[in-house]
Amino acid sequence: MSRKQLARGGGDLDRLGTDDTGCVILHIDMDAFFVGVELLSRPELRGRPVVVGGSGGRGVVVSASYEARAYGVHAAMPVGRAMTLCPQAILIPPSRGLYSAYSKQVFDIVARVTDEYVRVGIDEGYVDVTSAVRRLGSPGRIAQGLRAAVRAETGLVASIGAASTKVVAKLASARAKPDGLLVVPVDRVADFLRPMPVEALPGVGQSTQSGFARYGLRTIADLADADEAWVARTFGAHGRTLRDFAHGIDARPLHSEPKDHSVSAERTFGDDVWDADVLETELLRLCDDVAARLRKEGATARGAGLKYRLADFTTFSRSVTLPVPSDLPHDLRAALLVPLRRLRADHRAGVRLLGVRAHGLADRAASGRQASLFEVDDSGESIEGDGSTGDSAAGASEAQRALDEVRSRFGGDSITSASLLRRG
DNA sequence: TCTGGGGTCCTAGGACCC
DNA sequence: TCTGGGGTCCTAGGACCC
Repeated sequence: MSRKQLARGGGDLDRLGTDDTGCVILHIDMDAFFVGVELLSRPELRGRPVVVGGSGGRGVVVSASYEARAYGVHAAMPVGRAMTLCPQAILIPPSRGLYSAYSKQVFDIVARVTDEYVRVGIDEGYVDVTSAVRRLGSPGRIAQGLRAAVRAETGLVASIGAASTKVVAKLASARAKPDGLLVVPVDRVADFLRPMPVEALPGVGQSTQSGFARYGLRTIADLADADEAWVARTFGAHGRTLRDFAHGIDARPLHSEPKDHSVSAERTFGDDVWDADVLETELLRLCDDVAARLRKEGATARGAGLKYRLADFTTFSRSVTLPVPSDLPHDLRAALLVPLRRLRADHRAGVRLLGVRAHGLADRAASGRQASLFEVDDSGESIEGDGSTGDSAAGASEAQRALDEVRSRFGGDSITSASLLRRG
């Protein structure tokens, strides 16, 4: 393959990327993924500024075509602002479900190369090609093959970065975009990284960037050259990791097990909500959503969390440990109703967003099916069958045992979940 | 036309236990 | 009686990522 193909990006970067020995980590990243998928069914929009985003008054840009980006439009920008910057942009509402189907297709192609890969979100991932090199050729060649297969089989465009670590591969794919491949050989890492602004590093957002700027750290070179102990003292563990990144050092394994997996759902209201009934109805809807996904995962949650955002964007979070691990909406709702009412009483303001999270997830089979206290309490509320548990005697006796335990701990035999939570 | 939705990780303080 | 130290759990919030 030619030098040019290996090292798109222009300028002196063309001198990078011929020796791909050791560049076994590929970062594959789809170009304007959501837009790319939409254009498959609307080819007439190709070459025009296209924005995928929420069309409601409070929508944001999810993905923007490169033509739209030329006007300053980028992801996470309010749609209103995007349309001001680029009035001729075509706005497409996101097609739920469609993108994951294409994502699966892309990663099925990756899986033909090796099973040593990890997805990061819907449109990117890392691949360790160590074991594939003998069979398929050098990392650069493999990357080229992947890009060609993705284009031929899905009609979508992927850019790829290849390097010896994840962080450098990721920065390489970013530099290769659009529609490019960039290999950064080990002995060119410093040349590649040092001129970039610090905020190019993954993990440097607005806050870290201004923290660095206070000390004159503006480029990756500045951070790389800063005293290691001073960086650790001043910016903590995160700072230390970022300084390593600045040297191209990345200790993260390809796969990393999440510490505490969680499931959440949230909703931003079209108009700020003042009505308690509306909030409590929405709370139940969100709990239904989260609980349904818990059951689908076969998990129960030990804790539940509430997210509460006011009109001025002030955001509160509250979390509670459930009396008994559960996957049922009414358990989540009962637990979260208490902090919801308290927050509403404490802050007399319109509510912009309400969110529900389940955390402390455990495998239901391992933890035992913990049925809802509501199924046996006297509060007059009934719970709809969720149809997913299918057990009977075992679950019922489990529930009874849990309830007995709770009653023995808190006293009383007509205890309800709500009062239990107030006491607990 | 101000700021989505689904996540992960880290820090820090207090409770509680030994 | 004025007071240690370590470990762990829980909670709130911040920062960041796609």
